[in-house]
Amino acid sequence: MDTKQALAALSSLAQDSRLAVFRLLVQVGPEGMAASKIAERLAISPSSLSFHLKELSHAGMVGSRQDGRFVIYTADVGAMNGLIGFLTENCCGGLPCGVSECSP
Amino acid sequence: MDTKQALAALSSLAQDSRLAVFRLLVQVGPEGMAASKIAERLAISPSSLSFHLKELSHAGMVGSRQDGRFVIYTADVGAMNGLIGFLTENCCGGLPCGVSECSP
DNA sequence: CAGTCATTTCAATATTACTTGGAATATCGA
DNA sequence: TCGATATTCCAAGTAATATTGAAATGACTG
Repeated sequence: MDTKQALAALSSLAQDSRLAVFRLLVQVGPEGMAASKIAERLAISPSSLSFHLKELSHAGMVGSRQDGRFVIYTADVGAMNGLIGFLTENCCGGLPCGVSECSP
Repeated sequence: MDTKQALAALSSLAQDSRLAVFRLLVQVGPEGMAASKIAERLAISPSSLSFHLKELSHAGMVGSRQDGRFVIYTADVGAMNGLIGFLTENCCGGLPCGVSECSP
C-alpha cells in the first residue's frame, strides 16, 4: 500500500455513515449484506448509501457481487490489514519494539 | 474507543500533510520531533503545520511537550492501537477467525 | 409484457475543510 | 534589554464533500 491508497482508505472511513457501513460489513463477515438491507439497518437513504458505497468501493475497502437484483457488499479485510501495516510501518525507526509497547 | 473518537482519529489521518506528519512521528518514536523540524522536513508552512498538529492533537493521535522554545510532538501509538481495535471489532460476528484470515 | 423492487445517477444546495499571509505571544542568546 | 527564532491564532478566499429529491436503469415476478 502506498500513500495515495492509504489516504483514500482513511478518507473513505472518515465519515460517520461510511464508518458504520464498514464496521457492519466487518461484523457480518464474508457473506456480506445487500445494499437495501444496509440502508434499512443504518437508516440511510438509498441514494446517499449508494454514494457512500461507491466511495468505499473506490478506496478498495469493500467489494461487491451481484445476486439477482441485489448487490451484496462485503468488507475487504485484506485492505484493512494493509492500511494498518502502512500506519505502523517502521515504528520507532524499525527498532524491535513491537507496536503495542512502542510508547515510553 | 467509541465511534466519535474513531471518527476524529480517522479524519485527523485522512489528509496528506497530517498522514505524513503522523507517520514521521511514528518512525521517530518516543523522542518526538519539534514542530519547526517537522515543517522543514515535510516542507509545510508553519501556520499550516500548526493547524494540522492541532487537528491531530485534538483527535488524540499525537501528544506534545514543551522544551524551551520548541514544542516536541510525539505519535500516540496507544491511540493508534485503539483505532485498529475499533475497526476490527467483532470481525465476522465474533467468530474465532482472526482478522488476517477473515476473508474467504 | 407490465408492474414492482433494488440500485444508481444527476443537479442543486449546504456544509465543512484547507491554504495563505499577517499579527500576536513566548522563549532564547548576545 | 534587543533582536531573532518558534509557535500559534485569526480572517478571508478557495476547494472539496455531503445531502436531498427526482429521475433513470436494470432485474425479478406474476
